[in-house]
Amino acid sequence: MAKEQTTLLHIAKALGTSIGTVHRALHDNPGVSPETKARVLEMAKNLGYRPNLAARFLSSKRTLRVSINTLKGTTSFWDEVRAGIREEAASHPLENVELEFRTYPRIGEGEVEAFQAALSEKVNGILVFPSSAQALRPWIRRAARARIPVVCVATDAPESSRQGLVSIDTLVSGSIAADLMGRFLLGRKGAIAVTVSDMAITEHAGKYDAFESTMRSLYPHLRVLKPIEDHGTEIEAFGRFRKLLEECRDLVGAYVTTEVSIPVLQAARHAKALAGLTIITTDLFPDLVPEIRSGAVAATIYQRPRAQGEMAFRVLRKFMVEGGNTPDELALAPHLVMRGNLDFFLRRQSRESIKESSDPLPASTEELATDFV
Amino acid sequence: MAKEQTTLLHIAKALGTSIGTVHRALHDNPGVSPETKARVLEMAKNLGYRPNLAARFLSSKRTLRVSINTLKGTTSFWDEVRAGIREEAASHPLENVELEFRTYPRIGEGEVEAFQAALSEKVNGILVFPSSAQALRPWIRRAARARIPVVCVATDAPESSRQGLVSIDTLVSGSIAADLMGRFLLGRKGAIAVTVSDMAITEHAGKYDAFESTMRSLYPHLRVLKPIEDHGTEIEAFGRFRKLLEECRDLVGAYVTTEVSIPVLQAARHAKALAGLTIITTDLFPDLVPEIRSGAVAATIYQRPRAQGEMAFRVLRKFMVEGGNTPDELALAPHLVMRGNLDFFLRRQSRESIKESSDPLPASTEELATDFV
DNA sequence: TTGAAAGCGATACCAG
DNA sequence: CTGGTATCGCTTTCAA
Repeated sequence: MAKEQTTLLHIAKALGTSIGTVHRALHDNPGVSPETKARVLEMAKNLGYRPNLAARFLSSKRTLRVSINTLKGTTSFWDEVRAGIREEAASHPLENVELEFRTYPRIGEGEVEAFQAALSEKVNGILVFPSSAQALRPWIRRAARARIPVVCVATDAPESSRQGLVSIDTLVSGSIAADLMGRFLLGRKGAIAVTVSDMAITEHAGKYDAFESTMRSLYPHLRVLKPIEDHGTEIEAFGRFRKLLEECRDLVGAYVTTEVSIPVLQAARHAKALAGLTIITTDLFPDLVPEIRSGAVAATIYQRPRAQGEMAFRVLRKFMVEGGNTPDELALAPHLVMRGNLDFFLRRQSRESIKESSDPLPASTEELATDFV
Repeated sequence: MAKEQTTLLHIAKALGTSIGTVHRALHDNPGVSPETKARVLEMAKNLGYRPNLAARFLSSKRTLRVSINTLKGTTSFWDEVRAGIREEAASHPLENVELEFRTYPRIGEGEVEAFQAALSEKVNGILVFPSSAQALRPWIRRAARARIPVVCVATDAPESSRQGLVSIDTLVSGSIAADLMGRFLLGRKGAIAVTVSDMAITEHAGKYDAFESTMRSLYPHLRVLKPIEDHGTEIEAFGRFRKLLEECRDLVGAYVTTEVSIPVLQAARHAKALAGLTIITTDLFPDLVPEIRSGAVAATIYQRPRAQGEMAFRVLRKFMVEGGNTPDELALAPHLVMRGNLDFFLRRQSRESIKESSDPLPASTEELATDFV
């Protein structure tokens, strides 16, 4: 019943060689003739060899070092992501994991340096928020060549040969925002504004497209305006939205796809247009809480940073431990936060930060933090 | 830097005894004098002994047998839960896990027998949907006395000394339903119906209360009617809702807290009242899909059966592997499914069932299935 | 380039 | 009741 596990010894005996050779062959360590190596690999496949991880961890002195390259947490988003990573890393008491946090202050600033640093430190894996995928691409490729798995969090780095991606499904975000907007505005006509950071960013373009197309097919009496690009700055967000409010007299709603929603609210308030607007935002941070509670923001799409961190580390661990080379992409569904369930999410966030501070790190998890720029 | 792990040998040497004795003492196996046992436990605590799980799994022949006692999957809900359990069980390639599925056809029918069977088979852990907690309580207590961890899924068994609980936060479900309902019905007045299975079930009462109180505080112009109890039968659901439609002329919405939503829709359709109603349902199953797509159902609250299964197994594993005795309760946030994001969830469900069927079970996971009644 | 052997830390079985 | 020891499958080092 219980299928016998194939071990190194089995392979060795079947081949009339030694367990040491088999081991070297399977790990393409130096010192194996190409032919024996081929024979070993062949036989291993035939016998369906699966390494016994318990034995591996037990005998191996090796510790897995992973670099976590993210934005410095101005908002709580990246703090939550990192918390999720820590938690997941600590949850497997088996392997020795060493976490190295490298942060950069702004989009496109210092991230290449941080990535280079991780590479030159020869870490075993990298979790990265590729804020400007373009610049990072050659370096991710280099990591791939060095067989260092790279997993992107929150945003993809397309065509970069990164091994994994964990993000919120942009299609879902955009579509649910549209469907909610349509329902909330039942019976009304008018224009809807959408703000993004930059349409060059895949995620934002994806959300806009999903929003626009869902709106068009389900609620054709509402028209979606061209996207407002704020390039991640509050000034631009404020200015452009204010201008829009002046120009467009029949604006009835706004969907903010990024976390830069406060300036939009301010502009609307300033123009005394807030009451007539249905606003759907993204993410959840302290300044947004009173806006949700007061009803100024009808709903916010919570991108579950903690879950993203957890899943990203899981995916990376799989690559580091089991090897494998087929890329793994994971799209999470966002949560919807409204007045009704706001407290649940706030409670959860605070509970988890309490847990974290009172829980000493397990002995096997070492940490290191570096800021870039 | 790297803290030296304390091993059995350390403890043994410090006490001038042998590793065998230490081992027996720590596992309160027979054959240790009370005093040496006390000394060992003391020393283990002082040295901060943490068992090395890799070594344990490697040397131990033991396989963890867990019984999964759930409703037979008439709907897809329990199939998804079981799939999540399987997946999570297989994801740790380290330990040998044996899954025993015991199912019962209806609420309160055969579940005690199934639980007894699990107990008499001396499984190492039990995952259970306590459909009638009352009847199960003494048996769960008995399991606790035998040190067999029991984790409840989807519904709690209060006061039963169960070790863990994984469920959807009922407060969130009820509140978000209320907030959505209020927004969807913006500006309208009238009555809202809520159907539950039975107010004696904690979960359902919780959802009703959360719905009612959120509605009262945020949208006081809408009045929530007394709950309709369908006792899980379609006939009752249909009959009672139909009656309500006749009696209550200003009904504008309905919130179905259980998966028995189709009869409600039928009744409304039959009375030609569907168009005037905003309906929010629970769960996601094939018959509901066209209703969501057509807009008859404005939104459904998806209780993430797969995630519940995964988390439940995780919690149970923790108890089985690490011991521990402080109960662990986990409340998940539900997902909101509307026309806009429906396809995402359907795709995900089907993708996962495909993955499952094409992926042969790993050698270490044996299965067994028994129906009760 | 290969073989042999010493651990890793716990479990499980001996013999005393 | 207690001490000793073979064993699990792999990594790693040392000899050949």
